[in-house]
Amino acid sequence: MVTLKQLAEQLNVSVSTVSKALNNSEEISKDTIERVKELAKHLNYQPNKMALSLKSNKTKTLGVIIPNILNHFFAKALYAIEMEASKQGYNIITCVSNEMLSKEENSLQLLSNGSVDGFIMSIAEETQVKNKTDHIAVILNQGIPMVLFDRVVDLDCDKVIIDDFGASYEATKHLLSEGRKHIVLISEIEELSVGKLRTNGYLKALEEDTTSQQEPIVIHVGKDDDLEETIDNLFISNSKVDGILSIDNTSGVVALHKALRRGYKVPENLSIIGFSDDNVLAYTDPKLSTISQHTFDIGKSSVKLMIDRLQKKSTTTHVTKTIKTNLILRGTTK
Amino acid sequence: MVTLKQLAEQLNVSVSTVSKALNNSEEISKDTIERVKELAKHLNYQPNKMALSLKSNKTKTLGVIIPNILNHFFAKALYAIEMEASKQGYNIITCVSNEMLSKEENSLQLLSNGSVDGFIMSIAEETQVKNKTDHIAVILNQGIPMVLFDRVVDLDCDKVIIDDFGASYEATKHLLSEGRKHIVLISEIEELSVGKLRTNGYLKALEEDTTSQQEPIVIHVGKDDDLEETIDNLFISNSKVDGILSIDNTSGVVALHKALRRGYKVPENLSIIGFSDDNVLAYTDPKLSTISQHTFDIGKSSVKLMIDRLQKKSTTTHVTKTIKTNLILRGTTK
DNA sequence: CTGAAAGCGCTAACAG
DNA sequence: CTGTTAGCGCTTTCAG
Repeated sequence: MVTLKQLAEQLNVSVSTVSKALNNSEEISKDTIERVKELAKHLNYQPNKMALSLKSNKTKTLGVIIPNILNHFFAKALYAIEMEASKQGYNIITCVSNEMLSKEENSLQLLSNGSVDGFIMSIAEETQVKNKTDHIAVILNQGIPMVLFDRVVDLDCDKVIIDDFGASYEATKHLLSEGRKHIVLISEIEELSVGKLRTNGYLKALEEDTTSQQEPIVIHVGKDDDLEETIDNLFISNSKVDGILSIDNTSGVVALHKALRRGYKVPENLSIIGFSDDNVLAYTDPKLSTISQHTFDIGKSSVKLMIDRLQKKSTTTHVTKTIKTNLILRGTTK
Repeated sequence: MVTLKQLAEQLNVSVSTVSKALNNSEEISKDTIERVKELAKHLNYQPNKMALSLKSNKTKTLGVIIPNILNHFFAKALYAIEMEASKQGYNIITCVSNEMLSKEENSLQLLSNGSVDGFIMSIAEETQVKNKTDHIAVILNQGIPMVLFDRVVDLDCDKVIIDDFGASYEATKHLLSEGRKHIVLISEIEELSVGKLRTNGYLKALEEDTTSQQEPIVIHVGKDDDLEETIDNLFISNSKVDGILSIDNTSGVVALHKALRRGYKVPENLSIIGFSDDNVLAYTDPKLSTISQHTFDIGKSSVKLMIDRLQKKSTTTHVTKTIKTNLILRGTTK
């Protein structure tokens, strides 16, 4: 890398003159500015990032910590974050916690050494199950800003979430409006706060439904359970099921396949609604109806919140932004 | 952040003593080392990353540039890269080129200011179509190491690839061994070097097959084409098709759905082989047979190659590592 | 055993 | 208008 010093030597001026010239300082003569810039361009000079960061105490870099990059939701959120950050002149350092508290703690710890200006994070399942927040509080106490998205924690910081309760409440209402009498909820994420909220939305909708008077049926698929087997068992033990609300990313697809294989007519005799953004799930036939989370907006908003915070545009009080969801009716609902 | 200076002041010793103590220098007395370390731990001292980088001219950070993070292959590769890098004490800065040359140039340019020690990259489609390599050559000329994976370019640097030709050659051979007489190749990636190689493997296998004497049928799905429509048309215009080799990530799934919908018996009357790692495609029924790329190994090897290079373990000559592929027969082949 | 000083590349008072 | 100096946080000679 070519440095200011090298430019200065070649031009027979001082380093500070070169620096000022490149920054269009009023103090420097037009002529000198010209000469300096020309040589800088010619030698492809670029200010050393580390030196700038050390001096300014700003890295223009955000730390992003996500639980699982193979989950399409997080991949898309990461995509949105990268896009918006780069648009605003920020880089992102990505860490994957793999749903583990220890990795999350570690990443936070390692990046809080001046590597990043702030964190954008969605917390690991283990963290949520154990309800540990100390490692996050430590960061906050150091004055490093943090935006939590999707899976949040009860701490005072900026957050971006969706209305999980409302989303599945509405979806369940829709199934009820189709006249479904045996609506089952399938969840692989009952351990997560978002999972509980979504389940509650379903329960509430059924509870409020005075006409069908159906009992809620919640199928909770644990880490060690086989998803396909569990769903098969559902159809066996509960053949009258005529509505399925899947509140995670993937179980809706599996339920659809299993139902079709068992001869259910979808959506004539059975409606299925999945939860997630669309892409991956677009490859079913018929196309899965879903609750869209607008993942792209979630990521984008997280970055905006962070950068506002960094630029002190927003003042002291922390914000929780709720992104609207959408019930998208495609082929698996009437 | 707490600094060496602060520790030094509190302990009434010099900054250099503190620095040496923390680095277990022989020069410092056991006693002092003890005291220093204790306070350091107590105040949660962490060496400032930027200062270290500036001093050492090493960032312990890798720049990763991928074309599209929503493509499962790249998501998984990124996952593997992050995992291996973090294991080796490196962070990664991720940039998404979105298949655009300009974004790729930009990311390379921006990160080559001392932000990263090296690049791991898979080149954008546009870059490959236009066959532009100048921006990459510039980086290489600056002495910044680069590992290209999957989609590579004809430049002298380390590379990690798979045997694309061989993989689809073998897959086609398998279809032939099943006695398939009308094997079609579907490709969404004919613009890419890997796509061409895979197509050639298919062509070669058919050419060598003296018994069935079939004409190759290559369905090239372009950016503006509708995948589902194209596949539907295939079945209409070519109802005798009894074997499909999909050489991209997704078209195999769509082909399977469309075929089932049209009443083909899979795999009795029609075999389908997809290309990619498994995860996403596991959610079909029957399960799609695929050529597994061992994406995880690709990512991991890329990082290893990079770090070897950075640590000068490997000497001057550049390496091309080829990761083995695997034909995984599941439900869509006999 | 400890400290002073220099320097990584840069910016910004302050002097001239 | 240009240069000198100091300092961001750290490591590393070199003196003491």
